[in-house]
Amino acid sequence: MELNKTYDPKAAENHWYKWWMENGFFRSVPDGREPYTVVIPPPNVTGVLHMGHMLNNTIQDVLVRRARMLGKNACWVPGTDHASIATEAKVVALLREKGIDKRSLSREEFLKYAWEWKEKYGGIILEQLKKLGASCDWDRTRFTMEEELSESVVDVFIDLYKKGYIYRGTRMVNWDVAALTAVSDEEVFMKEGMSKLFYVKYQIEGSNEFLTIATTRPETILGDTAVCVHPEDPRYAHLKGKRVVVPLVNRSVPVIFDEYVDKEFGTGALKVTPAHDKNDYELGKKHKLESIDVLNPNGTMSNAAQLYIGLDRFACRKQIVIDLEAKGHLVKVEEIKNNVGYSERTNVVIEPRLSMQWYVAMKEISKPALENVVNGKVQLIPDKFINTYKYWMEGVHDWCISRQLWWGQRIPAWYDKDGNFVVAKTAEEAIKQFQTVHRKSYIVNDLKQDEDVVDTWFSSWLWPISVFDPKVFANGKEKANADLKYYYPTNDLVTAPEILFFWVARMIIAGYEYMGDKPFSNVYLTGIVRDKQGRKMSKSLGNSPDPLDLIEKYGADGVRVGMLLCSPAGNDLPFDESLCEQGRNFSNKIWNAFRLLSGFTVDKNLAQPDSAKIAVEWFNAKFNSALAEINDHYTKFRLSDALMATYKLIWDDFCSWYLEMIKPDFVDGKANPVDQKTFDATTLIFEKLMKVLHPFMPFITEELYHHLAERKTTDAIIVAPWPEISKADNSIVEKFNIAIEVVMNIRNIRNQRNISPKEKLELVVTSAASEKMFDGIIQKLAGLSSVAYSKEKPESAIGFIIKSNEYFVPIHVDPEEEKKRLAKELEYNKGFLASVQKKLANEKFVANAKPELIEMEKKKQADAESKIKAIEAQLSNL
RNA sequence: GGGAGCUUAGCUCAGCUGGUUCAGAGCACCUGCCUUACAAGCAGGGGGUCACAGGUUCGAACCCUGUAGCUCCCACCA
Repeated sequence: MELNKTYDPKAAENHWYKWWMENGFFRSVPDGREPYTVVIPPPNVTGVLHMGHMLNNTIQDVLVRRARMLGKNACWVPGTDHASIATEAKVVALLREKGIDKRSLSREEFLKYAWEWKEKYGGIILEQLKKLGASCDWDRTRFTMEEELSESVVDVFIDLYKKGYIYRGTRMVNWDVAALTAVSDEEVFMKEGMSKLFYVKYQIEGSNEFLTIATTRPETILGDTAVCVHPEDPRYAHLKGKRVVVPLVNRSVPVIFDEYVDKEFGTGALKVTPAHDKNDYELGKKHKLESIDVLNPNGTMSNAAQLYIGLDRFACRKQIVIDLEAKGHLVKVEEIKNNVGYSERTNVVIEPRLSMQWYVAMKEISKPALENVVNGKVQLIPDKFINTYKYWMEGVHDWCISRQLWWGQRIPAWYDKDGNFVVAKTAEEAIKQFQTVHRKSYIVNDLKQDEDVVDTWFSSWLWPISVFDPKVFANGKEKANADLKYYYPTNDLVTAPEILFFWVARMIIAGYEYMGDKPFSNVYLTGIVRDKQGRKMSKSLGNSPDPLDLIEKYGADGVRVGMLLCSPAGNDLPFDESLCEQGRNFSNKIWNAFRLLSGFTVDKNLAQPDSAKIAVEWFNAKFNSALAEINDHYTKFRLSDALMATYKLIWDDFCSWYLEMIKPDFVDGKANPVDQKTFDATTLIFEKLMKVLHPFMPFITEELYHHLAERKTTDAIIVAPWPEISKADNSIVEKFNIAIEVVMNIRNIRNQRNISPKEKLELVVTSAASEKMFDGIIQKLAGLSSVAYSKEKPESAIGFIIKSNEYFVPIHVDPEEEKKRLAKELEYNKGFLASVQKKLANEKFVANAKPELIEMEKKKQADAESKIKAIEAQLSNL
């Protein structure tokens, strides 16, 4: 078999992914085994894979693959989210490109276009996940707007309405003037920026006096219905009972007094526009003010404004300032720093707007979700997020769930001609309800369904339940199907901290409400992928590499390793392509280790040399301790540490040490054969290493697993059992360290003396070494021609003493240098000894410390003493 | 404005119950090697006042207080 020097990942990726699928390794059905379940955070159906998905799904795949190898029934449910606002915006934009205006279409026509778009592009992101190696059970793929899931949304709406959690109310909402819909508080992001603060004077009615207010939004002056000052502000005490005239529209409005006003800000006088500001709205309610809505839903000035009708709010702002100035109302303009809310979806400035919306009352329903995170039943990883979570849940506000869109689940509320409404699944059902309540007959045409759809998160909060059994919300949890019973609660959820409240908290709420149980046990919160300069990767900055390009360049395995190398849970990930390079290099290293192994010729008659026997023993012990460490990292979700431990086990311990030890010598340009025992042991080790590596690098490990032996189709590394920690004698590792130290010392001498690795040296050992068994290995690794034993140190040799053994290499090294080195070492050891002695002499320490600790300290003391003696002896020899 | 967290090597981060297995890892860097698995490699090396100042302790990267800087979350004074 001819193998290239460099590993080419492409062939393996294409072949094995298909092979895994064909053989059903990703599929999962309930059985007697322990389930391990993960539901994917459904990506936006119209989205394309970005680095965030990449990180997220790599982590999930690592967890799922390891669980599968641990013998669990691993089930990873994929799917997509209909993402109402984002998708609708995309479809609207697309239609506009075609010259079609959304407003010219009926709801049905629009939805037809939207579904077309979904069918055409909706699958892309899932196809991209396959390139990454994601081992999802694709037969279970779900979409939040598919029929069954939409029905479950409606069921839940009706149920919550019946329970009194859902209500309809007029509130100040965040209005997106581009999408023409309300958005939730969580969908508004605040941007700090410089704004102009305009000082405008209002004439006091019946006087020539003026009252100056300050505002950043002068266009809302047209909707002013009061001016408010602080009751204890001496400057305005005389205005009690007075009225002022709103400029331009010349409306007379009262001066009101409220402690809400900050005397220090601006002039201490606040204009009140109840229709366009949350706080003003509250003021308006309190003081029973009129509310004048001067804006149309699309952000242009409304008829109620009287002036500038139809003009965009920002254009109006410019114009009104000019006009105010012309009329002498503008006092001055200041630049101030303030925060302005923007829509996360459409990036336009959010307009507070009074409107009738549907809400979920959150206070009661969210109680178990708070409690069970605080008590640790649902664990957040890292747990630093608990505080934020707690804070948010304690102050949770009602959730505005209606959206003025078409793409989504339509609200199951029905109105009659008088504006009465009922909540019902179908029109027929609605009619029945109306007839019972109003005691008259209705026909379908009398009723109109609510035009709005529900917030996307109102469907995705059901995700961990609905992907298994969408009917359970109607049937009740007692009648849950087999899948749901088996897979719920799921185990781990991997997602970004940004959607902790949007989604995670709400899933926990829904979980307790409908299943009486948590939706998942652990929430692994990933960091944000940033570029080298620490900027968030985003499309608009253009600083995000295309993950598929990276896979093309470094292989899926390489990119996976690159992503995981630097991403402890919850930490931002400063992404750098060179990390993928490191991942690719690692693939290549493994590939070449395999090439070495595959090139061995085996001689069955050959006895196993002692050095190889020891090497195998040593590596197995090393493997055991490394595996224990790796397992521990996994249970604590420290994936980058688990990867690093695996990486070092393979690269350092296996390749750099073990393989060098057992590698056959060359004689006359031909490699010596290896004995069967060593070959078999090495093959077995290689196989174990591939297993431990598989969750991180699925493709190359599967590829090599099949190179190592002929396998049946059922024998795949993806389902191979995770290695066990065997009981082995670990004392060899410690003894071996002596040999390693000797080798390093000799290498050092070579380096210092500029002796080529090719030049063979002689080693003379001057004591009856109990670790004689390492001689063969030392000889090999340090490039020695022989190891001899002698009672006397040869004249020409400088030596080093390690533990009880003395090894001398007959090389001349400057004795002065050596003296210095030894002196330093001596000093260090003496310092160490002193500190140990001091500790043991300390009464408090002896009194308080555990007996084991004192034993340990005593052992340290003895070790240090003998080491000092040895160094002193060596020094006197020089 | 309120809250949480962070500050350890050039970079990204580990560091558990306070104790010379604690000052670490990976990458980057420097030196020498195209040696027969691998230059996508091998061997070796340098590099830190653990943010700063106090305190507690026999002993502090670790505990306490203060200061500075950074990050995130919540609120939104127009």
